[in-house]
Amino acid sequence: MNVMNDSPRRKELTRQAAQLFVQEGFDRTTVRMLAQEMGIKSGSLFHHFRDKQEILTAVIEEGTQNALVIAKAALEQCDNTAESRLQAMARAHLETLLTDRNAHVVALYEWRRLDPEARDHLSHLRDAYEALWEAVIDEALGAGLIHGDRFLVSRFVMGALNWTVRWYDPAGPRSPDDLAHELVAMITHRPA
Amino acid sequence: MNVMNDSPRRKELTRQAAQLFVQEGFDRTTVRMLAQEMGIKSGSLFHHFRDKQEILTAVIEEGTQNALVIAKAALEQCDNTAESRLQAMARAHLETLLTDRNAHVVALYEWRRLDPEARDHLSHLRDAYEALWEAVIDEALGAGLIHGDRFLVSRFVMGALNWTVRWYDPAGPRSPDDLAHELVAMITHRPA
DNA sequence: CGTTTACACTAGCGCTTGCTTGGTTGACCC
DNA sequence: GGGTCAACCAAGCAAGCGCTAGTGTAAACG
Repeated sequence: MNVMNDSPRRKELTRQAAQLFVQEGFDRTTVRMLAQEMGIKSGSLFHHFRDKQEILTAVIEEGTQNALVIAKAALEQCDNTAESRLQAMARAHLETLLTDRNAHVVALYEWRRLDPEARDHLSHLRDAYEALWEAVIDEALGAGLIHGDRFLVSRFVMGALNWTVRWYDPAGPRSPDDLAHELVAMITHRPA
Repeated sequence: MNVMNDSPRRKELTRQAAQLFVQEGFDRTTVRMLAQEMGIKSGSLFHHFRDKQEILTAVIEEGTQNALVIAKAALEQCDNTAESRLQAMARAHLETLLTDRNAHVVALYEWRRLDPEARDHLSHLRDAYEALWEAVIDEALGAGLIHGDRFLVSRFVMGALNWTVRWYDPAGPRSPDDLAHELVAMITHRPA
């Protein structure tokens, strides 16, 4: 009936779906709601996506891929010191949350709604992103910038950062750069 | 039709509901699934709870209230130094996650499914719990144990701790006490 | 020109959902 | 031993769900 390409039309529909998934949650978002948001009828939706699950997969894939690209770019541009790289990763993470918020909230909250195949496929992407973090944290440990268990420290840092979607207000006085500074200062124990 | 008491029967049913909510998510858990898990028929369920929403409220209320009690007890029992109190709170938080895991996972993941009235009621409970944390972090800041912005530090710490439900394996080699030590060491920059 | 392709539509099927209704059971009470 | 009451059940309703089938249409292609 349809194709699974990545046309610009499909990208736009995916973006709109992400918005609804954040507002309502995946399960409560009906195909009729999605269709209305997209300005088409519910039946037409299945020309672009095989089923509702595939929309969720598309949203999360898009968001994770962007995060990976942005993080890699940030690492390439920054100074080659452990502290700069740590800071660059933290800032990139927060900026991603700012510009691509919907997709990331969906990835965090609705991961469990993915069917096993999609989860398997996407977990490779996520692992690649987390591998970047672990490398940077390894450098920071090696440079004596931070101390402790490699596994635990990276989990704690990821937790602190991911939790920001719950409370961070982009319209507030704090910039992603501020937050990144403060976080790095906290774990390296140097003045912000 | 029924009452909204807190009978032991209702407590037990609430505990079983929490289990299912964790496995399937709130929206995907049907009243028929809940009833089967409880060993009754779906209609009988509405003798104990007004509607499905009220079950969710009961689960989250129970879990948050327990966390509050445990945290208060931990603070009363520990030494009166800033570091001990910080450690005690972290350990209490993780132990709660261990013993009462289901209810807390539900509180973290399904908070948005609450209707506005229930959310309003429960947010007071949660605020009371977070106030404990902020007080302890204030002490640590005052004692020079940690540095930085009061608001940001407490959010970062809460994030790191709450994120543990995603990866922490109670059957693994690390105890809640280990994790609490490691976290406090990370932010106070002292050897674990 | 006729054919194909992309995208949208209308209509509705088969099923599940949360919840209601009206009635039964058995333990306890004066 | 009649009355009370919490606890449960069988049956089913109205609404909503994901998804399909078949069709229309306008642009692109050979």
